[in-house]
Amino acid sequence: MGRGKIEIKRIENSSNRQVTYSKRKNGILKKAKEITVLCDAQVSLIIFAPSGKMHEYISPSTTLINMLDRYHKASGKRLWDAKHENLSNEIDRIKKENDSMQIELRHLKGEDITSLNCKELMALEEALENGLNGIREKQMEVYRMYKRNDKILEEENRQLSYVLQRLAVEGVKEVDNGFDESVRDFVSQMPFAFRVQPMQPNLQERM
Amino acid sequence: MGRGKIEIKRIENSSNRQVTYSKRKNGILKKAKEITVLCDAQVSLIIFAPSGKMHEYISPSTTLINMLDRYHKASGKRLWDAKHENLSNEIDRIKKENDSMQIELRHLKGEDITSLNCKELMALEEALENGLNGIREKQMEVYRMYKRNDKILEEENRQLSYVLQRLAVEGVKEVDNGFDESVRDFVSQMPFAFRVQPMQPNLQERM
DNA sequence: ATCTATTGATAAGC
DNA sequence: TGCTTATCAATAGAT
Repeated sequence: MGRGKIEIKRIENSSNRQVTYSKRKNGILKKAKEITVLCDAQVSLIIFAPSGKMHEYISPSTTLINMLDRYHKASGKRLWDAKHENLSNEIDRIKKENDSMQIELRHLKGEDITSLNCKELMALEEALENGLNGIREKQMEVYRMYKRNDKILEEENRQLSYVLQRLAVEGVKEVDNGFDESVRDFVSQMPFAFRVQPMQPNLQERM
Repeated sequence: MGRGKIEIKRIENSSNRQVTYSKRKNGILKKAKEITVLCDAQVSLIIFAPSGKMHEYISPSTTLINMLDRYHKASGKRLWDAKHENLSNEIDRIKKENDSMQIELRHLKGEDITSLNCKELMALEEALENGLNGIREKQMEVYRMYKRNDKILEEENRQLSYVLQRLAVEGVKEVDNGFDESVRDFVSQMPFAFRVQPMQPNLQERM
């Protein structure tokens, strides 16, 4: 396609070769862009001139890495070293694990169970009941702990109130025994309810 | 370059697109070979059709690996490392997903719940109850289906038995009406229980 | 780079 | 897919 036909063999004249390279390089890049757009294709094109200068075209819908990845899968050629292969394998493995867990989770939440048979449903039910039992036991434990704690705190409060109440009544005369004024101030500012309770020192025995 | 000029935009007609892809793909591959020979260039060309089918050309004087090596020297882009990093990141991401699902699964099974607070426990309990409800509903559905089926089958059986029993009693005289001997044979071999039931034709109304 | 005669690529049709 | 052909596009060689 030019003023004369040319044979497809190395162009010996160096400057002609350069010129032809430049023209054809542009042509091929243009073709790559065109097929990308016209046909939804994905192209990766890398050209090195003998001079070492590089030109490239990668379809905008992808990346070179992506292309090479797909190349790897499509051709089976090992572009990546063993390490990469290992990583890929691990990804596959984990993804599978992931998928099966996802399914299990959905089943436990009562989703996607249409396909399950009777036996599987019963196994699921049992697993859920076990889980529920575990949870409720734990909740009971927490509840009992709070209750126990409550009792202890309540009792401590009563004892403190009792002591402070006595201090409020008698302590004024015993300031020298080591209680300073701040104690009296504190007692005098205590909520009324605390002060008027008829304290019974061994109350906890009845709870 | 053809019977008519075309715009460089996606060819909407799918089969035209396919044909054009095939032709232009050949064209590009040819150009790549030509520039390789004419100008001593080195070309790596990878094309993916939308169908996923791959075509490639690598100048015979080099390899894809070599090209990619030169590519990251020339472009400064670190393909290997980027690839490696991408894989590692993906592994990390998936592993995290994995871990959290694992934890969720264990929680649903009532394991490792010591660290949960009250609110979390209640949420878990609710999730489990929902799951259990879903499962039980499904089981009830299966159960009802079996039951319904049972009734129908049972009723059919009774009606069959009734008809056959009548045949056994009266049919012998009516062989000419179209019932052949095999019917009588069948009736005479029927389990005793079937034959002696006091049939009530409209039994299903009571079930 | 630019120009253009010429070859090459390919769109449309089968 | 493969072939044909009218047309458009690329480009060899010259400037």
